[in-house]
Parts: sequence; C-alpha cells; structure tokens
Amino acid sequence: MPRTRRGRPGPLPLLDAEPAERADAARNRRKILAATRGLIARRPLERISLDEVAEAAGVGVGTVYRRFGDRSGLAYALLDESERALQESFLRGGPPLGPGAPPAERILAFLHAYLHRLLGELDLMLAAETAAPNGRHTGAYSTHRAHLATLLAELRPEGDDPGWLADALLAPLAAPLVRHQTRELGMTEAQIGAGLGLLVQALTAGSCAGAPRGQAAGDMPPEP
Amino acid sequence: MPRTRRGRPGPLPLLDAEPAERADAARNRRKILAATRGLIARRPLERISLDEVAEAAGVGVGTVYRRFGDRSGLAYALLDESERALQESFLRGGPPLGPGAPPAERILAFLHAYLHRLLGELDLMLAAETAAPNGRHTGAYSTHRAHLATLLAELRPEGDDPGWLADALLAPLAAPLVRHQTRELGMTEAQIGAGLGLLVQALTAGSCAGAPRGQAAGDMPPEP
DNA sequence: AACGTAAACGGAGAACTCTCCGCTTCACAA
DNA sequence: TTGTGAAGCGGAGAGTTCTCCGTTTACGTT
Repeated sequence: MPRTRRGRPGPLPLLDAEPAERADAARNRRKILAATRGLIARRPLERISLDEVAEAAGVGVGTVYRRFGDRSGLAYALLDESERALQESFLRGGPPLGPGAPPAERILAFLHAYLHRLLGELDLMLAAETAAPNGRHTGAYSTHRAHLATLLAELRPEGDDPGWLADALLAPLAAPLVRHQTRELGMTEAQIGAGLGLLVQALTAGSCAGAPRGQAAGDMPPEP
Repeated sequence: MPRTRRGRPGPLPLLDAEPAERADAARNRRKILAATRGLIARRPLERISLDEVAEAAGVGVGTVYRRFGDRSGLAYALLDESERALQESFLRGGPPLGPGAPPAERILAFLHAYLHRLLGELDLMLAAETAAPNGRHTGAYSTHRAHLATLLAELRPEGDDPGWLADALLAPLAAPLVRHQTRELGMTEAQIGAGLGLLVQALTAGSCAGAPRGQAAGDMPPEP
C-alpha cells in the first residue's frame, strides 16, 4: 500500500514554483522514464515489476519509489505529456475545444478529445487509475472537472450542481469501464462518442429548445 | 494477480444449479466469512491481510484463496446479502422500484436505492471494486446494467444505445468516485440523489415533454 | 579548492499476495 | 463397514511491493 508521493518536478498540476530539482535527481528521473517506455513497448505496465524498471534504468528500487511512489505514479508521469497537450488545447486552443465556442460544443469537444486520448493510451490510463486507489486526487482530474463544471454552469445557470454533473460526465470515461466496453463488448469510439453526444444533448435540452432527436454525434474521429 | 475464482455456492448471478457444495467446504466458507466480518468491525478490509483472515478463521491461506480468489472476492461474498435484497426488490418488489411504475420512475428509484446501499456499505464496495480490477465482470454489474438498459429502451425507443446509457448512469455511482464526493468533498446523499434525478429527467425530456426545470428530486432517504 | 548540509541513493529486508501440489477428508456405493 | 475417486485443505515458497536508514552526492558558501 503506497504511502509516499512527491509529485515533484511539475507533472499535472500545471502550476509550480518549487525549489528546483537537483541535477542527479533529474537525470535519474529521465533514466527511469526512458527505461519504462522501453519496457512498455513489450508488455503492459501492469505486468512489469518496479524492480525490473529499476534494473533497466540502472538505479536502485528505492529511487524508483522515491520519485514515483508506485506504479500508478509512474503511469501518471508517463501520461504527463499528453495531459499537458490536452490542457493546452482546451485552455488556450481554438474552438470548439478552446474558448470561443458555445458551452455545449466545448463540453462535447472536450469529452470527445478525452475519449480519443483515453483510447490511445488505455493501458497507461488503466495502470494510472487502477491501484491509484483514487485518480481523483490527481491535479489532472480536478482540472478536467473544474473545466467541465465551468462550462456546465454556463450551460445551465438554473442552479443545479455543476460539480456533480462534471463528475457524472467524466465517470463514463473511467478507464476500466471503457476498457470493458471496447475490449470485451466490442464497442467503438464512435459508439461511445455518440452516447456522450446524447448525454450532452439531453443536458442542453434541459431548458428544452426542442431537441430534435436522431442526429446524435456527427464529428468523430474515424473508425472502421 | 488473481486468476482463480469459483463463484460457487450461489452468490450474485442468482441463477445456479451446480453439483452442490461439500459439507466441509461450506463450513469453512462460513468460518471465513464470519471471521472476516469480525475483523472488518475493527478496520477496513483493505487493511486486513488474507493471512490474517485465514488465521482468524482457523484455516490455511490456501483455503481462503481457493474459496474467494482474492480480497475483492471476499468483499463480493460479504455483499451478497444486500445484493440479493436489491435484486429482489427491483425484480419482484412493488413500484416504483419493482414492475408497475413507468420506466423513468423505476430508473430513478433504482439509482436511489443503489446509491443508498452504496453509502451504507461503502468500504466493502470499495474493496470489492478496487483490486477487482473490473467490477464489471460480476454478475451483479451486468444484472444492474441489463435492468437499466431494458428500462431505458422502454423510455426512449428512438434507437440510441441503451447499454451504453446504462453504463453511463451507473458510472457516477462507482464506489471510488462516491467515496471522494462524500468523504472528501462533503457531498450528501441528497445532493447526489438530486444530480441523478436531474440526469434521468434530462434523458426523459429527450423526447421533449416540456421539462419544467427546477423541481429536481423529491423522494430521497432523509439526510441531516 | 575545500566544506557542510540538504537532498538523493540503493539495497536489505519486512510484509503481502498468490500458487503449487502432496496429503486428507468427504460422500456415495457396494 | 470398507473402498474409492473427487473435492478440499494448507503451508511452504516464489515473486512483489514498499520502507528504512546508513552512505553518497550535489552545489552554494567560504
């Protein structure tokens, strides 16, 4: 049961100003990350022991644990890059993901983008979330949640709980659920995307603009 | 990494006709369950090692693993009773949970009932789901999903994917999320229940019956 | 350049999880 | 009863996770 966790250099929270990382520490961090990427290419992170990572990186196990806390910490670090890219695009990118589009569109664009990334890095996401025991403590989760909550508050000013709604929109995109849907039930990205579209549409129609059901989602990444 | 799992005597799937359990096996199963309940009274299952359970039950570790596979199997077995009660009430109980009420009401009643039970046994649910690694393989999950999917298909015959929608309604009730909401964010059962009400209402209004926003959820178990 | 200290390292080892497989027990039948 | 095969048992041990703490290293200061 992991207890430590430094979250040092600057992963997800995206806003830091800490004492600065020592050169040897940075070097080791990079070595560990690189070694892990190498191992991941052969089999999923869940099946790689951290001893193995340490050996491949040429450091002691203690160092791995010091830097990353546990396997899920390592997974988060590996996800950092795409997380930053995602945050960048919804915070400062162009519409419909970034500012400029109406809230319903931004919400849907975000969910689609998140889904797309999730499917692209499912194994890592799984490793990060599983064993976490709570991915919700991550800066990443709360950033996503806050983003959605803001848009939802814009969408429906009538006073319901945007925080909970954000959780509810993110929940169907939990890695283990999506893994089950795609890998066991055979669902495609398009199907899940359509479901999300439906949900957002229903939420939008709350103030009942007529909601002409039947055209679900149109803008999805391709799928065979 | 657990591999076995017998699911023998008759837990969740609710429909079995197997060779019958041997007397000594049944006795041991009961001893293990009883011992676990005793230990759980003192601290959460996550912090109890299965060696400890075995010792308290007076059996070998091997026996614990044979019967329950792993910690989450044990948790599922412990949850069996309330699971059966829940299934009983939505399958054969009176409205609005059981047959007889309109689908939207049954859906909401089910979600509220599930939430109520979840909060009552949060720690066990957490232990069952965490480490599972996929609570979705449980007979219980697919029963719930199927139930909701049926009702959703009735609610909105227009052809969208009731299976996915069922997942999406169940997802916000994932144990780790709800734990975070209640124990860390301080949300109450009523708040979560209201959110669920909103969601179901939005889904109902899909065919746009006017949806007079603002009366959210009315029928909730009490909360201070 | 040498120093001092805060930070980082690493590996031994404690604690667990889970498996393997020879031995024991049950239940049914003769 | 006694025999017999299937089912169940249990504990040794392999493989992991994670911690602890004495040793080493980096780097601002003198």
